[in-house]
Amino acid sequence: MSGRFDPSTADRRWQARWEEERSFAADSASNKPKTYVLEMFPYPSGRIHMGHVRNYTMGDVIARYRRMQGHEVLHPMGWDAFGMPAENAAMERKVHPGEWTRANINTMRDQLKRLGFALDWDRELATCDPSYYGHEQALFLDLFDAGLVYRKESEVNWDPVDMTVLANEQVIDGKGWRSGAPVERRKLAQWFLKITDFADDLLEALKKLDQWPEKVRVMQENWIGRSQGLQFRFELANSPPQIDGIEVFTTRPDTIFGSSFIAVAPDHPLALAAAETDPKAAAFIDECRSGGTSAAEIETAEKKGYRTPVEAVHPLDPEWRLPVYIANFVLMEYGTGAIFGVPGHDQRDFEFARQYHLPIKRVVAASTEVASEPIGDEAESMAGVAVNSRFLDGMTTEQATAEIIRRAEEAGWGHGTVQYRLRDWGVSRQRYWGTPIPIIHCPSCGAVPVPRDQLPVVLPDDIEFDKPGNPLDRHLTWKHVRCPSCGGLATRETDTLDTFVDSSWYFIRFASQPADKPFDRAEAETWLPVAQYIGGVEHAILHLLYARFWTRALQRLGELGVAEPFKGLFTQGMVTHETYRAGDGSWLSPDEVKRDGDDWVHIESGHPVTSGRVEKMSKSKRNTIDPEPILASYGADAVRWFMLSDSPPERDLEWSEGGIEGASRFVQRVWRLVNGNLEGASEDEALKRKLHRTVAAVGEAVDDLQFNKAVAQLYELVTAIEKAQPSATRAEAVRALILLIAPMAPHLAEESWALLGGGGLIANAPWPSFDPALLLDEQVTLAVQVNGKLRDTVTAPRGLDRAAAEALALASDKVQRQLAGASPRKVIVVPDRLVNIVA
RNA sequence: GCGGACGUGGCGGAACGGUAGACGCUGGGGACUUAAAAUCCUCUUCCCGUAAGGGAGUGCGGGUUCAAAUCCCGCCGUCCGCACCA
Repeated sequence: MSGRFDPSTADRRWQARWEEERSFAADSASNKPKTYVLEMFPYPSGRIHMGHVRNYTMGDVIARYRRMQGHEVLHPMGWDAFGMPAENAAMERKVHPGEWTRANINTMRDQLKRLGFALDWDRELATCDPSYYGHEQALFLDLFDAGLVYRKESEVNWDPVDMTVLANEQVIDGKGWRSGAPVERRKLAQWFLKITDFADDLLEALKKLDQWPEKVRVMQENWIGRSQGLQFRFELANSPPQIDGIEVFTTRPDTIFGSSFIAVAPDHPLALAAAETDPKAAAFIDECRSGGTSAAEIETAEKKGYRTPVEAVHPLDPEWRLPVYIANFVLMEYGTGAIFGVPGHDQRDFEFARQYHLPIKRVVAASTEVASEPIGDEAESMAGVAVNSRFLDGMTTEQATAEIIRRAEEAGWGHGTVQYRLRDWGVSRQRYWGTPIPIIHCPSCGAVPVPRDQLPVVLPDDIEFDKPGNPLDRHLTWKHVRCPSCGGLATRETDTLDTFVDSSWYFIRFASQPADKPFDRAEAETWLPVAQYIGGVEHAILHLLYARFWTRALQRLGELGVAEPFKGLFTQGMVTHETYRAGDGSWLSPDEVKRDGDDWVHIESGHPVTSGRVEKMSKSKRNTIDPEPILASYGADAVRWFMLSDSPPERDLEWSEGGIEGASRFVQRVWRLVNGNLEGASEDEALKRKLHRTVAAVGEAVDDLQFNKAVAQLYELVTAIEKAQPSATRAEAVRALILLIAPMAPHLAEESWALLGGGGLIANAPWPSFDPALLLDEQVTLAVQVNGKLRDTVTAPRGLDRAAAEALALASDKVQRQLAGASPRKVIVVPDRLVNIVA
């Protein structure tokens, strides 16, 4: 066999072989060290895109590399198959969401197989399958029984276009994350999961996730948003009868004597009570609610308040009365929905106090000497020592904080506490295409769990999408059932679970999938935690936090002995492409334009085209490249190689024609080596060292997920082999090269391996080893510097002593010219590296 | 506003405090060919110089060091996340 490597036949041939031999089926009972490599499973939107290709190629390299290192590797794939696009398709094209989804899965599975990923297809799962979501319902009921699920009438974010409730996380700038429509507030009874029960655990454990990107840890930390402080109570004077006090939370109890007003949120019970008798208060509250919540609006929004007739009594001085305002900048959702204002030391309070001419008092200073210094143009929020604060004077911020909390607890008007930004997770969705919540509502028994032997609660297939809203709500025979508890007439919960629930445990089901329960604990624990999880940074908060919560909840229930699901996390960069616009501003796709010198023109019309910035591939900007035709013309290995080349994996990768061409060229170069002269009995010492260095470097790079560096190393090795004369070493180097590229370009590697008579599949071959003694050359190049500037390089035997190195350096003509007869004042020798002569 | 990441040739990017620009892409020159494709060789940070050689250079300004892209201080800029969180 010779000529060009032909991926169009080779790819399929090896893919069929792997499938036949079930090469990548993971054996849970294996004695080998176990490694679980997982990429975030895709939503079956229709076709694979370049982002998937990059993501799954990285995971595949790790999976294949670990296999070659003798690990039993679990590398599964499945489908995050519930969600709104399926319903949208159902409405637009009159197909059943399930039918649409399954067709997409078939297409995408086929595409993934053609990329040659080493996946265990035996464990494939789709979350829309009752054999998956039925177990999810069982787990939901486990959480329910453990008191981690509750139902609450609550104000929700209602998306008027998608006709569904959104989690806070799904509201971006006051708009629905998917529809982009402005979100409305509605009151609905919703199911919640008690993620806040785990807030501290989730926060604390972040510190130990040392194989996670710092960025993601910080994002989760901020999302959980832990604040420690004092919650305390103001008694009121002149208050509405139904309100008998205001609870406030502060992280700065030490500033309690700097307080000059109290402010409550427009939704606060006191504000609502005031509005009942005071039309002006009611009008003010309405005005606050109409205000936008976009970033720009918040930034420019003035601090506004409405002064109620109510007065608050300072807890440390019964004579001291503070005015009570309703204020637009106080949030009902955080803390107690009320604050005490300390204008001197909080910027928002400062702005508010200026607006309404309230006292701005200094109660914290750098030292007691500057206690009378007035506050300038800005609040001073930093710590210092307490001043003008009676018994606190002279204490540090820390001491004063502790002292106030102590007094409050002693006197009973407050207590030290912790507040979180994190809210409980609302999981109810008014959607058809999701996991039915296994609850039956009975007028006499209330919310009753569906008995376990009646699971799964299967979605009915005969539904209609001709009206907006949830079809389950209109499906009478599905909805109306008997109460499992009393046998009376009852109705099913027609809400389905947030799809983030589906993805909160799929990695456990991958590890173990018995038919009669969600997972087998012992089997799951042989694989978990996931050694390396790879996906987009867009899931840094929601998915990863929910999955962490779910795992911890199962641990608390005693169902799984794993606290953290993902030991290593890697967030890969996006695949980007230049954008193109026609004269009328419309976006053009890359295959509608061509280069004309330095400019771009529209192929069809010849009109000039402006090329815009390089951006994430997206349908709206039309700058996508479909992997399929690329795969057809270049083969899987070239595509995979390109995905790993050039850009560091955490950064964006710009798609380029040149890049894929280069990758394809590399595949052919390797093929030519394999088909070239591999005769020879002699040894090639230099090539041997190069080979061992490369084996070491590639392994190290892959261990660190620095695929671009591994690729560069392999290019160097290929060049070195090409230039070497035929020898036994050269033949050995070609054989090792094939092993080294096997995780990245597996089809080429198998084809080459077979040609070289490697025996068996290269997928099962051991990773090459290296001799550490061969990593260093006998001869080294010493840099010779004069005053830190490079002037010459000299070749020297490795391990040359200082005196000899110095002598060698000083013998250099160039050095002598620089010294111009002067004698060096000092000579620095770094063995085997450099000599620096200080003149 | 808070937090994070980053800033190196025409481009993507390499570089335990120790030869800046590995490797790839692009471009120039050449070989092979009737020709092209493919392939191979060679050059490609900038400036001066035919060359030998010299000078400058990792966003900007300082500092530490024999030696700084790398460490420290102060700026500037870009990207990302969160955001009236008490």
